[in-house]
Amino acid sequence: MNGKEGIWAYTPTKERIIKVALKLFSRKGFKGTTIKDIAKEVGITEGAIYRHFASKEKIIYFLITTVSRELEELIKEKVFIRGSLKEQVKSLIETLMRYAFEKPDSFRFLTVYHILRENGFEKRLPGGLILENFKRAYMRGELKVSPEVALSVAVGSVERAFILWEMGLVNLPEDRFIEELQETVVSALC
Amino acid sequence: MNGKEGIWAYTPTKERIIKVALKLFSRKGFKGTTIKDIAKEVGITEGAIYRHFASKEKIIYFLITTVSRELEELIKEKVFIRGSLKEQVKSLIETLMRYAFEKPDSFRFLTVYHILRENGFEKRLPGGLILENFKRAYMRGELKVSPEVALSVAVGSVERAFILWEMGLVNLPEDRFIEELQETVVSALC
Amino acid sequence: MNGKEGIWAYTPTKERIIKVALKLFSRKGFKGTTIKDIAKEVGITEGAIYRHFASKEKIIYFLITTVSRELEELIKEKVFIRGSLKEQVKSLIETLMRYAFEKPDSFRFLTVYHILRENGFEKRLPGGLILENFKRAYMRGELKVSPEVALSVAVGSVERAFILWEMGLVNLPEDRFIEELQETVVSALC
Amino acid sequence: MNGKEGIWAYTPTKERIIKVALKLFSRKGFKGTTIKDIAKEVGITEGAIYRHFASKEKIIYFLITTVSRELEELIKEKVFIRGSLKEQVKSLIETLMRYAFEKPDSFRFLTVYHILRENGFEKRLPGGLILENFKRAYMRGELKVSPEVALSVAVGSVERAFILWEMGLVNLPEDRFIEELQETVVSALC
DNA sequence: TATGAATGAGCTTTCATTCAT
DNA sequence: TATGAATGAAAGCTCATTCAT
Repeated sequence: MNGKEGIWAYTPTKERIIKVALKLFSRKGFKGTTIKDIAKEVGITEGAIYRHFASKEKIIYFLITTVSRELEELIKEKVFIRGSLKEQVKSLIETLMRYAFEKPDSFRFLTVYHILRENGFEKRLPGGLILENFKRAYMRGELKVSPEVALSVAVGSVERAFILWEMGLVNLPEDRFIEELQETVVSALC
Repeated sequence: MNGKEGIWAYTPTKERIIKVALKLFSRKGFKGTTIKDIAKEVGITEGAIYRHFASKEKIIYFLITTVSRELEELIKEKVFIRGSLKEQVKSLIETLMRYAFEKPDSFRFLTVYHILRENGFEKRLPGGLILENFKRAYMRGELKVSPEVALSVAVGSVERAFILWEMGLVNLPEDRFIEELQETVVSALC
Repeated sequence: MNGKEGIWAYTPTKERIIKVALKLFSRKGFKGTTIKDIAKEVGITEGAIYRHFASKEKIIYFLITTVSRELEELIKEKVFIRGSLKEQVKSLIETLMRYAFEKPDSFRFLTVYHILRENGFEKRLPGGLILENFKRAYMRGELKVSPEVALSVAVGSVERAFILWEMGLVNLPEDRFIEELQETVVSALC
Repeated sequence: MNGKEGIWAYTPTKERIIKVALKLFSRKGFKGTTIKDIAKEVGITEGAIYRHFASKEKIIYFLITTVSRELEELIKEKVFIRGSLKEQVKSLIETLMRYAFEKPDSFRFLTVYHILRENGFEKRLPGGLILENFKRAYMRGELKVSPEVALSVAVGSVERAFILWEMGLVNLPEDRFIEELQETVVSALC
């Protein structure tokens, strides 16, 4: 084994570029982040970036693909596996919130959909998957509201909650914040 | 009097610049929009922009101030005037949604908080006002959940709802969509 | 009249860019000439170039089109109008040589077909026209040799003659050089 | 002895670099060809090139020296050895044309004098040798035209003939094309 | 008010070259 | 000999801004 397998086969430098780009793109946007910014924070020169990515666009494409897939897998694995809708919604809120707290750059990157919009990736957000699931639950009569409203409430609440948290406007402990959000959304949808 | 006083003393051209800038900034971001883009869509040359605004930054400052104040006034006028929390929340959802449908560029501009963040305006979003109101309701025992969660659910849901709508993913008529969202959020918070 | 008509409607600056680009491209090639080189010799900054041409490629496209058309027109007007093949060949040599001496940058630009080749314009050289003419003369039995050989001798001789001249290797007066070349080529082909 | 002596001591890899460089330089020019282009076509990495040549310039210097010497030797050996001018000219055309067909990259490289000019090698073309020879023939009264015109016709015709051939514009068989060119040039000069 | 040419700084990208392995 | 990551300078191009008209 040489430490290079599958999608994780990039070198430490490439990995660092990815992490820094994720952070900067999610905070300053695609146009607002320069290759120089990334290079400086990675500790290499601008030219060196191009040994790992053919263009700035390729970096964001890679990030969009990788990060949205990561969250999708997480949702499939943790949320859709549950039996009742109630448990699914509870798990969805928890999964999204935990993801946001653990990987704030990734979550912010996906949330700040402006970045994605700039690059024509709107529909790749995991939103599509969740919407489909809500539609099925709606057919089965388990969902109190229409799928579109359910998605808006479930996902929108988490997104705003994370922004408030990042702004330092939340006076509750992390776990309590998540719990309350879970209960609130569950009570609204199920 | 010639119809031009104070800050509202802009000429039709200035007005057109503002409208176009709002549209473009809200869609392509601050850095993603060039003075040339704006000038072209307004139908003037780049230099002419500078007859009306001293710099690109001044344009976005003007927009942030104007648009956020407009929504604030609307909320004060339509929402905070209501008696019960239930009616306030119902009115908040309706007001935000109607605003979003009537002035999508303005709403998108405020929502895509990335743009604001780029320009250090995070805290000027009307969120602050609503949060204060929720805090008071919480003190009075009218709010079932903590103010932070309430704000997240109320505002986040509307933001996501608008995005879904813009993406063409909503299969309900406008009024029905708003009504359902109202009921859902009210049932969750009050 | 405002000094702007037809294809010559470019500003003095644009005209200067064209002249300088022609000179530099013909001497140092397309890749060997930088926008900075051109800008410096024109006496403006690099950015200013782009107000007149959208890209470096657009400059060479313009030159290829303009210069090759110019020579084509000249040939149509001075050469093809003649009656006998003998007179046509005499006129061809004279026209090409005079053009080369009067507009060395243009002639060199067309001759150094490497530049054209780099840009996929091989077939736009006036060679095509002349070849067609030789083919018709060959059919009529006026041409002693095959059209391909005739073209090679006629055009190739002039091209080489010009290079020798530019290298300072020719010890004849201009007119005598042209005359001798005329006689030689005519005697070979007719 | 190991088969590696003097300037010819290059390994197979070095030989491949030379061949590829000759091909690419002759087609895309010196500036238009990158070390990466060469490396890729040779099948090695960019760094490896520098094991064989100290710089990009050294490669083209080597090529100019080697290729022009090769053609010079050929001309000395095949052309100047002949008795009469007529036979010399016939042989010159044949030698150049055969060389062009057998080693098109080499001939194109020498012909596209633009490349040489970029590198200050103008006068090293075998043209000098041939011109000297024509001058002597002129003194002896064997040459009908001045040496400069003779060189222009003899060499220019071959150069143009090769270009036409490469463009696929020649409808004669190779041998017939050469023969006709020989006869035409001989009849013009002798 | 408006134009449009120009500036100058900064951007993305390229590329010859170096160097540790 | 060869690799491949990295450098650093320079390339083409963009863009906010200025200014003469």
